[in-house]
Amino acid sequence: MSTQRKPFPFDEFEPRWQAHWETAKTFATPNPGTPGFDAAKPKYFVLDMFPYPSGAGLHVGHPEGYTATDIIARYRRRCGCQVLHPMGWDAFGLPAEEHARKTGEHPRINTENNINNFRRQLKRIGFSYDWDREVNTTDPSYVKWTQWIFLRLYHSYFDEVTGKARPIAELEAQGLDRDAIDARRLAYVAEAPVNWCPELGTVLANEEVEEWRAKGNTVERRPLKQWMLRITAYAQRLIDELDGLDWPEGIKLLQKNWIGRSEGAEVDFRIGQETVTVFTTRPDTLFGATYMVLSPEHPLVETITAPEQKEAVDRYRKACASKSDLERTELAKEKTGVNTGGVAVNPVNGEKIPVWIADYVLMSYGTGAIMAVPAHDERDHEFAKQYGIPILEVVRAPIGNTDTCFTGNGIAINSGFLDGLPTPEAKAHIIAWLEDKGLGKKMVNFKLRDWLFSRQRYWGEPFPIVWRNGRHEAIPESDLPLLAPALEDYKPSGSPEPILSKATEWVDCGGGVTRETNTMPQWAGSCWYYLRYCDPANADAFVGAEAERYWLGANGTNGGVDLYVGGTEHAVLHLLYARFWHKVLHDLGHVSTAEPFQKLVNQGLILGEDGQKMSKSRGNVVNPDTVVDEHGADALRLYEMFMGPLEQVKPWSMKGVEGVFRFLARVWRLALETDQNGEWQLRPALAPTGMEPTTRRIVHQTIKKVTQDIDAMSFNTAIAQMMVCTNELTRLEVLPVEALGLLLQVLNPFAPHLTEEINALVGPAYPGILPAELAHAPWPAWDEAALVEDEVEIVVQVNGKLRDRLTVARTAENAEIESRALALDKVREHTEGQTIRKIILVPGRLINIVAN
RNA sequence: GCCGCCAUGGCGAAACCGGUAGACGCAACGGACUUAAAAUCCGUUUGGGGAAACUCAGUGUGGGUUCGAGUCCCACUGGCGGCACCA
Repeated sequence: MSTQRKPFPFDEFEPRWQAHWETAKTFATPNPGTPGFDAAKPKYFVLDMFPYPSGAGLHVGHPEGYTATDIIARYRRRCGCQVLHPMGWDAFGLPAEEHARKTGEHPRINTENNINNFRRQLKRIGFSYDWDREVNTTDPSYVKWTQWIFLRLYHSYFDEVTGKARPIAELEAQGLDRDAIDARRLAYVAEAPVNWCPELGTVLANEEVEEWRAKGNTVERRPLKQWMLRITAYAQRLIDELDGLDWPEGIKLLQKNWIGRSEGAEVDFRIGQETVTVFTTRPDTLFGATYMVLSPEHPLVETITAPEQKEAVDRYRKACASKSDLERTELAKEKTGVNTGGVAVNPVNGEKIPVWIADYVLMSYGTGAIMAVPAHDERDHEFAKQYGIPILEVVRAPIGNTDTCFTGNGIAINSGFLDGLPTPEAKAHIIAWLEDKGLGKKMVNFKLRDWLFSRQRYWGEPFPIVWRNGRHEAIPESDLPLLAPALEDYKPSGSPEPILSKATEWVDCGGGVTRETNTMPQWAGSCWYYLRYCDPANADAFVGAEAERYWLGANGTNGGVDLYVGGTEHAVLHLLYARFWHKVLHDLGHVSTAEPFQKLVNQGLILGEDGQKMSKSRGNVVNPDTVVDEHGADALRLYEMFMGPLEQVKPWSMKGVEGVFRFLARVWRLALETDQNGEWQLRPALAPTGMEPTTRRIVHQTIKKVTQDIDAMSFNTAIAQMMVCTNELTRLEVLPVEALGLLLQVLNPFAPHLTEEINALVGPAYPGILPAELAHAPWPAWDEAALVEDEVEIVVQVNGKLRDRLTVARTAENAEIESRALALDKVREHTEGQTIRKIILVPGRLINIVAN
């Protein structure tokens, strides 16, 4: 016997309903061609970003998005949709490997423990996932298809003419040699300066560097042979094909900025016998180029350097090479560089200009060389002032400009045949001129770099690749999945050499053939998991064609997942990578649409009670288990949604949980009360009678508001309306079972356990009124006629200020309202001695009398 | 520095397409029930003035459009997020 009686016995009925849903397979979703599938029903695929199962378990931030999608899933099912609502595990990753390294235990063991804990926690919250479709990126049957997709990339190239991926076999048929083919694969090997992190014993992708550096690790540049994915080939499509997607504009913009398209021209400069090509977005300023800068790594630096400058140049290049990226940017407060002594000829006017090297020019962007126009580029301006290089103005700024270095659009001056042209025309004109003379051409560049795809870790997918005579080749698909062998220990080797190279027997395939020892990054598994959910047990394909077409096919939209909910932290990388893979698979005919996610919604971060970001070190992490223990799963779900708009950042409040918990208790007490013995009994106030018009109105208003708010994902206001409705019903002396039933029906997606329990308790006592089980009950429709009120309150304003109110019949004529308003004491008072100029009447809302 | 988002009571927040600012919840205060407390129920709660009816002010700041602005426009300020020598 508990010391304090619970306001309602959630601890008893919540696990019972969860067990029922599991054994009855209430939320299992049939695929086309399997029993129970109904081709007549529309489909709805609602997806959560699957979690990395960390050792810490869930925190209350996880169930925010999950609750939102669960409400949608339960609602859509009841609206007659076939709903795909799955969950799985992004289970490769560093923490499990760190654990393995400390304990010597295979990372799979720790990973599985963590998954079991996550699954237990999620099931306690009553999410309606189809657990038969659970996927795990570390499962051999999943790894198999991740590797299979990698091989599709490996065996493909990007055809510039059609803008699509095509099989490598086509190049072979054209008679291209091996080197030419390898140079075009979507998955290729490159010697690249990589971000080597000694503490982790791995190389990081550019975009991961900051995260790990922030955690106190060091990152240095080292040249290494790496697998790369040619995502840059898709840069334009990754921008263009955002267009039809129902994503937040901010996220689209983030992606576009990340891809960083810029239009300009390439221009050839002669330096002695050599030609150096530069990229510029301002070819119209070509006459203002007073020097040229090459990146220190530029291959022509050696050739063009004058003998007397050689020593200084070499010293500078060496200094740059030893600097990390961080140093190069952080120490960039002051620009540095060295004159090579080389002289370039400006193709437009034959002027001789000095050639410098400076580390503010990056080898990895454009051509690694620029023409410097110090009058109209802030970086060049700063550099020129530093080294006393002439600054020549070639664009006249509009009147009123105060910038010392004007970078906007203006009128060309000091520019020969361009003089007098506005910037856009000058650009077009000079490009045409350059193209005509064969000295340059129009050019588009992207900031996006190819994706560094290999890691030197153990706990990731091994590449399905072997090396023979210094060349890579794919292993047969029949050998997939290729799994890493268990190791004696999981400590990194301390060199960029991958950990898997310690598995000498596994690496050696005999006959001089060795295995690739790099593994894939964690992104690999998360790039396609939404596809696997459609057909998780398929042993013959990563997804069956029919299942893919049904769940992801286009029907009036771009197709793909109907609703994808997750955090903004994945706004760029995960979403960009997944889109890239999806497009490749689409080009090759393996999926039916070009885009994977039709609608995207970002949930806002949940902060700790102190308004700070939740973290172990701050000690402000809230575990959903605690909330479920004390207030139940329904209260947790409801609070997650009641806090505020889904997209918004908002702090947790245990008091707030108590508030919604009290609301749920009120709903419970609509139907039940305790008798002398403290047992729950049906309330005598319940009656199988019809609803009075006022009751009917509030109930139908609630159905309407909740329905529309779920569609708009405005869950907080839906809950507020249900609270209003509950407060109204509480006041009734006789509570019609029908009214209670309708409230339970709309509350059901939010609080599924409580509503099912009350429904099951009340239903049998009043046969024929309530549905047998809410999960299977059709979503109720509201009766618009029940909403109309006979009388409406009209606000009366004088000169826009509220002066009085007027209750009029809904059908009242405008003239009648006007005369009644003008007759009001308050109105007379405020219009006394004035002339009425105008009367504005908004039907059913207000009347504004303008007088002076 | 550039780009994006946000700003409403003591707190989380509502407010359709420009039309009663503050719904709903938290906290606080008052009352009922109780020996008492908890729980529950009822009520008050933007600020100033007033005994009250009422009245003035009020959605980060300053301007504008409009009969009417939290909402639209311009210029600021503050906070959050992203990018950061990308030529």
